Amino acid sequence: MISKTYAPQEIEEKWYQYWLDNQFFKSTPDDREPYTVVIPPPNVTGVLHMGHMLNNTIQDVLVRKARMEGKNACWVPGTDHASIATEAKVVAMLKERGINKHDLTRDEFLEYAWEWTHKYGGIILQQLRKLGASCDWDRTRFTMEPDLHDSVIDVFVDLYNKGQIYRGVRMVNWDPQGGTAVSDEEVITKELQQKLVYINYKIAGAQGQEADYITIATVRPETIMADAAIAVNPNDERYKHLHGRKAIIPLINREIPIITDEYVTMDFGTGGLKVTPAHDPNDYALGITHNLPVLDILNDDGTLNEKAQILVGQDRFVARKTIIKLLEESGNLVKTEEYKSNVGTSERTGAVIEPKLSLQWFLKMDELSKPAFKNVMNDTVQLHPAKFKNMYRSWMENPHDWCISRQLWWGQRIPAFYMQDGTIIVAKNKHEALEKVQHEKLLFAMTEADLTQDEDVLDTWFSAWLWPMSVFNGLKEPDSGDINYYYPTNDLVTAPEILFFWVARMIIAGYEYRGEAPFKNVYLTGIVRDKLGRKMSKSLGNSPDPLDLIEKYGADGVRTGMLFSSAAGNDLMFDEKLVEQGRNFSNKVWNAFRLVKGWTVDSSLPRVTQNELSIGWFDAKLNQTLTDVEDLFSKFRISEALQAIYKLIWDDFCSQYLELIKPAFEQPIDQTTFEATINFFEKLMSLAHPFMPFITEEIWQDIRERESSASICIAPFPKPEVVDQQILASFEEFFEIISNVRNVRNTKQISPKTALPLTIKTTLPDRFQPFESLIRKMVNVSTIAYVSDLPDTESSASISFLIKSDEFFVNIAGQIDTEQEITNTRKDLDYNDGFRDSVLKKLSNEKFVANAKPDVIERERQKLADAEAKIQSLKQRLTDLGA
RNA sequence: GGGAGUUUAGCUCAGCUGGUUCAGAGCAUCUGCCUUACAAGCAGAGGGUCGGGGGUUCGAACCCCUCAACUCCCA
Repeated sequence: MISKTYAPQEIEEKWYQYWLDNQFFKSTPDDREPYTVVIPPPNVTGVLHMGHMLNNTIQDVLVRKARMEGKNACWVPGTDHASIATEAKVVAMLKERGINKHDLTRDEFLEYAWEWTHKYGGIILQQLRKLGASCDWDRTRFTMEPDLHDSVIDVFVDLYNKGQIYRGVRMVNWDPQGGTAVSDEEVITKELQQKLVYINYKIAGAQGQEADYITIATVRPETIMADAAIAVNPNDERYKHLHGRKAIIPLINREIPIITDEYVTMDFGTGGLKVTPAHDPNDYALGITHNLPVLDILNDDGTLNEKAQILVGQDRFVARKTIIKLLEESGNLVKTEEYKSNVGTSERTGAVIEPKLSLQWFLKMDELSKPAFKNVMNDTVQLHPAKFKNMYRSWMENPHDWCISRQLWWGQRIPAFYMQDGTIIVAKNKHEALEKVQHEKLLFAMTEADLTQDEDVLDTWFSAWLWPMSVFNGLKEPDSGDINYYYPTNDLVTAPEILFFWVARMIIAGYEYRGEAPFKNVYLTGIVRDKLGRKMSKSLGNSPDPLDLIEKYGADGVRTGMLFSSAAGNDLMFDEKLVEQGRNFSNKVWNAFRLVKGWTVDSSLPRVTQNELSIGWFDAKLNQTLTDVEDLFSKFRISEALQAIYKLIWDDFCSQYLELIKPAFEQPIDQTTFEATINFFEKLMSLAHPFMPFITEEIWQDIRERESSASICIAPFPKPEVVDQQILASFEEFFEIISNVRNVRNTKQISPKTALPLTIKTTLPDRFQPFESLIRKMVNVSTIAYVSDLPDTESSASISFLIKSDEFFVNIAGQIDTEQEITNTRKDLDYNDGFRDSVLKKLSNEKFVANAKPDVIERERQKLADAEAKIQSLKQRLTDLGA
């Protein structure tokens, strides 16, 4: 006995293990066409969230389809070492054990980091299996494993030797909590309520009558000790008398010049701007223009250093409060105002970003990025949806140099070695650095002990940008079989948020090292949000646990549910209702299977003509959908492809086809119909398999005898054949009859058990005769009669409906409300009159006839003819009803 | 301040180059059904002057202008 509802839990684990045991996901180069996808490596710190679910479901759909199409499908999984996030986790873990990071040596710390990685790093990949992901797990890579690590180092050395990497002072986004620089992309701007503080600076050497002070407004009073000047707009009348004078910083009494610059906004604050080059990017730029000194008063952890002279050791935010008090006491504080402004915070630690001057490593982007820019704009690499090309352009037209150093330990340590005099030697390792020194500088007395390696590691993206090459060892062995076979990969599925700092950079690296983009298509998914449109996040607690969802609704249900409403590039408003719909779909498929499975075949039964008609129709419908699905896939409209399949299975196959051919209760079915139905079912399962891998495998295995180690995973994906348009049109008309008769029954509240007589007024009874038994089966009619003219009495005892120019009468004698019928018919007539008139107006418009395409005009003529026939029938109907 | 995107049924979204039966789907709602595959279901129904205004066109949800609201990116 097959269960009445589909129970995914029992089935999913069994088939996933079966797939693994039979190595269906394993790929090695052969003479087939490759289809390659590299996973966007999730952070080792990550656990599966809804975004991963969506992203990986789409990848799996693409990969499974390609595999069924006979391509050598290879989906490479792996994880990313995520230096900042992981280091933060490890530091936290150490803290719990009572260990302070700074008490450890670098090597000791790294041991803990590896311990953490080995313990938690693989979790997310295990979770992907529950989703059904058909990755080649033997190829699992990690950005810190030796081969990938070495590739990163090699690339650094190579780019340095090519003159693309330099070391320079830059204003960077400093995360005082993480103790590292973060990229612009990792800074989240937040609007914060702040205090705008008005401070009086005494004018040096002020004479009797003139104002003794200049007032400036700032949100960062704690940085006044780092001021290098006060700037005013040269056109500002209020301050013209101060040009060339000097002001005195309160509390520390240091003199600074008053300078003029058009940059200063006259109507913001007081029009006076304190210039602090070390602690603000705009001020830094001003400082360069005006040749101002740079005075950095902050330590890396955000506390004030001795250069501040006062408040040394205090945290910047504590100092901000303290200094307001001090200024008040000294009489320099004018007032404070509430003020909202945007403040950058670190994506990883949440700390307020401190603009900071520091010595960092940079990669020049102008030359390197050119091919990547051009080849996206000319569609060599296609973005789906294409609207993201705009965003890509705005970023790539003027790329900033990439700050690639991070002040962390977890990651690839920068292979730069300093001699005692500060000379930089870049080499793969200390040994090679020493050789280089000895050979190039002829300093043969040098030893490794005389070289110190740079303390910093490389930005995680500096390893991620090599991912499509490094997973195939494409940088270490550029001529190996793997990289030559799999590269360039086909499709990349990722989020638009990382279009710039990952996707663009992979394309850059691809052109630099392989002369070719790393993929042909980039499918950009949306962000998964909750019902209220908020991004799902752990802190909000608004994200369901994907594994719970899988447990509750089945992996197939979750997969289809997520895809129902997720057009490419659009955010997905997640609602558990979607997943429920997916679960219901699984159940529908399951029950169709139960029905078919329950039939007994009687091979002695003759072929049934009416069934052959239905088979012909469904065959046409199937082929039409296959054509549509191919087209949708080619445009990466994955969600629409799923919807087309959903409708084909639910509406066309279950609601129509199965009802049409279903034998009466406990009656056997003939061989021909059974065979055709099993064939259809098999094709439908193959068609749905990329979306719902588990249930389709279960049914596919059971619907026919299978050889051991056969699988739907490697069964052929159905290909569209010629569509019989004629039969589709006839059935459309047939379904319209069915639906109209049912509607009559419904509106008149007539029991389905009451058989109703149907009369068809038509000049072509032949069109309907073949469908008679099908009509009877679908709507319980007692008789079907054809007339060329219907007696008034019978007409007035019937409800009628029109399909094209044929009129159908359902006799429900005794239950007819003549008045109501007349009102309805009049309404119908009025509408058709109006419709005819509008069509007539169009056709009598010379410009329309002259400009519109012939087929458009032909359609209008047809509409006119249909409307006129309808009007004729409706008028007759009114007469019959005695109106 | 600069740029981009969005605005279509109660909700979430389709609607690809302007032209089929006068705008589609799913969910939700309403009506009637436990009809022996499925109530996680079946059969039906209602619901939108396509954000507002203007324009181009024989014809606009779709093209142009303008206004508004929301979202995102950059400064």
